[in-house]
Amino acid sequence: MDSHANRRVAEMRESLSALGVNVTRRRAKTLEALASTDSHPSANEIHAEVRRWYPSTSLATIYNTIELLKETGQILELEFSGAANRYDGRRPAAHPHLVCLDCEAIEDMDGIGDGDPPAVGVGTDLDRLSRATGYKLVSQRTDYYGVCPACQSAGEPA
Amino acid sequence: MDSHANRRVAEMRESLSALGVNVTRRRAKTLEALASTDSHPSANEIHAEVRRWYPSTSLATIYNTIELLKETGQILELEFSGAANRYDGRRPAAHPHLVCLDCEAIEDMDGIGDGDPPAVGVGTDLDRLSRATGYKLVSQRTDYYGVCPACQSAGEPA
DNA sequence: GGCGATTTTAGAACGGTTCTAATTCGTTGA
DNA sequence: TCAACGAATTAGAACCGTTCTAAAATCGCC
Repeated sequence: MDSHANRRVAEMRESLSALGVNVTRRRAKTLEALASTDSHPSANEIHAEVRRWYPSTSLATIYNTIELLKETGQILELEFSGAANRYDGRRPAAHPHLVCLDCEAIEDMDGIGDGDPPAVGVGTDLDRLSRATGYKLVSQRTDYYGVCPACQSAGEPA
Repeated sequence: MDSHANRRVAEMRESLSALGVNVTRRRAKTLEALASTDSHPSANEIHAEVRRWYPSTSLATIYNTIELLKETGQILELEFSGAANRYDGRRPAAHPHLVCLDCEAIEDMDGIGDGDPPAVGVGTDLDRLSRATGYKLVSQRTDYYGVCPACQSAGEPA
């Protein structure tokens, strides 16, 4: 685990404790799985990872922990209707994502594109837009859909 | 139907014909239902509307027509995992939406907020970001989540 | 009107998520 | 060490929106 992952695990642990729940071993592994990858895993993928250590772990436990993390704003959930939801535990604040329509890879897009494209998620932006729209805005989502470089290469004629 | 709705129905009709499929009466009613509301209806809501005219219409027919419209880029689909997908047939190009977390209302956000917030969807932006990211980007999504003015009033203490 | 192709229907199947009831685990205090 | 209580976990059922399937109805064309 890199240092950012360690920091995130600590933050998530604290937030769970603040909720008054125990950070059990399964939950701890779930936090680690979330903090130590940039792949934006699905609940199933997290489940598979936690099972490597605690093979009897059920999928319900993963969803349970995810729910607790959502309550404390410690995880970002990217919803899809035709495919499993994906989770970002490394950067819980809203930020733009690149989604590959072929292989379903998801990566962070921040920083790319000279800062001009929507990089919202900062409180002040939501505040300003809340005033402008009359909504009490609490979160935001920006995705870009396309074909990732790897799939473009793979799709080329031989 | 306002004039924009009429124009959209004509455009959708043409795109279906270009696909080589027939614009049956059920399909025509589906297009009308999509073109004549800003409420971003779900498949179920469109189904209910079409049923007012053709009561035997099945939900599969609605999904079938939606699929055809998606193929031609004549409809915008907003995916949700915990709730039904919502559709925008009036403005098929990507544009930001406001989503009420209480009543699930969805409205267009364009124009609000002095043009600064992400109002992508224009080809050139996707082109520029494609170059910057290496992805071949084809579409985009921006949502803002919060509580709409009506729900804020309803939620206030009496 | 009849014929082949397209569309539609009803309901089953599917997949991800949530729920439920029973079991296990952890902690605390005798 | 053990009993007892609450919290966490499990396995599987339930749920719900969407997709699929096979049969029936409809459409356009001659």
